[in-house]
Amino acid sequence: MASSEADILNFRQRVELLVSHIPQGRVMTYGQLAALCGSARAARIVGGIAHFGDPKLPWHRVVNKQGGLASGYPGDRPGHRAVLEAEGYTVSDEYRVNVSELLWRPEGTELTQTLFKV
DNA sequence: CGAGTGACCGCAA
DNA sequence: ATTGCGGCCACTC
Repeated sequence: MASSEADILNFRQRVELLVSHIPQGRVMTYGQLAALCGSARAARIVGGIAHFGDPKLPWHRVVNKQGGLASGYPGDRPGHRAVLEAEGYTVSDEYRVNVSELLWRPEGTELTQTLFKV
């Protein structure tokens, strides 16, 4: 089988896969997700997928590199912050979380194997 | 099939 | 330190 498109997971599939595997208490940045999905500059795409992706996925655990919450989250940032606090996240008054502390890196996990398995 | 858009990121004054 | 702009690539209509 040549490198068929069916063999590789779509960008959206990878993003949703990673997001669905983000452990509680951790967060990931759009840029990192994009980079892990093959396009480091497709951070915006991740946001677009988040809007049209599966609402059951923990998109609230996905924040921008500033650690700030998304601006178009359903229910506005207050609702987003409430969800994060409900899971034990420390959200600043500026609606920002300590990315350096909570940033989750799938490196060394089976999940990365799946992404590279193609 | 084509064009527009965006839950972003990085860089330049 | 802040502000503004462009770029970039996948998704939707």
